Amino acid sequence: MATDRTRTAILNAAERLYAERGFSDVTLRDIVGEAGVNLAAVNYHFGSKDELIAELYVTRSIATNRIRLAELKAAEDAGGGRAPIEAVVRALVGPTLRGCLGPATENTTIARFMIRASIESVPPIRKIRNREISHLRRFAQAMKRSLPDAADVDIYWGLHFALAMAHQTIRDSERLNKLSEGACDLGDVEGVIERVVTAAALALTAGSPSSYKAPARAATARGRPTARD
Amino acid sequence: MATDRTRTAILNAAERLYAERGFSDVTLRDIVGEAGVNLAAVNYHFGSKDELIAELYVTRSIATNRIRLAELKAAEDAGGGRAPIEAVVRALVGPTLRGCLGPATENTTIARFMIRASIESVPPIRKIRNREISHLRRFAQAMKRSLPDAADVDIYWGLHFALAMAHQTIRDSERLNKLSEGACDLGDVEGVIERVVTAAALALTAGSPSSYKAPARAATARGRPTARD
DNA sequence: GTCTATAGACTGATAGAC
DNA sequence: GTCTATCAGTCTATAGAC
Repeated sequence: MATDRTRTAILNAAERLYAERGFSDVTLRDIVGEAGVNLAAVNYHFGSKDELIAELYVTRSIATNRIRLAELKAAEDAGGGRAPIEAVVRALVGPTLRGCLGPATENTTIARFMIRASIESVPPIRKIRNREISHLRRFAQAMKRSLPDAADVDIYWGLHFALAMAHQTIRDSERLNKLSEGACDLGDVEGVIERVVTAAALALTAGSPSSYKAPARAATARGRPTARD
Repeated sequence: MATDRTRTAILNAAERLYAERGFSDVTLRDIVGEAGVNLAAVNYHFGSKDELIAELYVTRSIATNRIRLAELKAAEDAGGGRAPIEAVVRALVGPTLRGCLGPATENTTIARFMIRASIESVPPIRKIRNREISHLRRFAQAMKRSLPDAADVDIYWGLHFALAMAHQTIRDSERLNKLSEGACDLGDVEGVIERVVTAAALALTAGSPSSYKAPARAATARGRPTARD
């Protein structure tokens, strides 16, 4: 239908521009200019700029989470309900990294938009983002199944660090590229994923300061970080 | 002087508001309202909004880098020109984390502003940020001295991951807190620093791509074959 | 140096013809 | 559903009185 064509044209243009330049720097006029539709069409179809952003975020968030959980389930089923920690981390960061660092398909736009959304706290997204917590909690539980002896707090920190490395790699790939003068190959997506997975898995298995000998010359005393459960 | 009081009042108010809400969401009217000065004073003292941001960024950037390099030098001097990798990472991420996660002094504002600046690419900061590369390169070189056998590419990735974990911890401490239901104590600044340092040091020493195809488990080998490939 | 007042340009949103 | 035209509000920046 012609009605849907305008709607999806707006969504596509908005997602691409938002991914590139951020929410506050992209006006509705930029979007309708890119989509080749009329300015009033945005408010007719979505009501407001914020509702347009929210619709984009919800759609993409659900899709990404579905892929993550499918990968997680496949890994756990293959291991009889208990996947290697590397596989759990891979299911968490793989879909996002794969979407963002790959060839410039539409996928790169999607993941970049999601990163942008996680940074710029637009009101409509703030509310939705709380739902993301329960999604991440499922990965925390899977990690606990993978590492039954790990303390909860170490699991949470490991999950946090895994996402941190993945997101920063997407967000600031340019700096890494300049710093390494091209030595860090960001085009090798699977290689990047394995680097993040390896680093996060190391942090999860051996990275708790409680199970790590304190640095010889630690100037400040650490508090006791681990309270089992 | 009265002339300096207006100027610094603007700088303080601007830094605090920018740190809290980002550049594009804070107007000059917000700033002068907070500072208790007149709107025209901003343009009189700084010329434009962008130049105000740039002045803030340059000042804080220089100060942070100075602290980082002082810590690095102290660590390398103590080790005869070669510091443990943990000390190098600690000099890199410690000052920023310490400034951001500590008690709500003026320091938290400073570091939060810098994180904000590294995210939102305002034109004046984009140019200055390239200078940051050469600063980071000094840390890459120090890491190479600490780990002479490591490949350059692994050094760059490790440095990148260290900054990623530190920045994300500052930026998204709220999510980590909610996810862990308060188990992850972000008030224990030195504890957080050690977690980041430990995880980054592990990635730097054991996270090389040699473990890409055949993941070499660290001390905590759990005799479980990888379910992947 | 500090103020008032305002210019000039943009924004998101809407009313009403078709 | 799509368009034109326009509103009311916001912004940065500046001119000119004091």
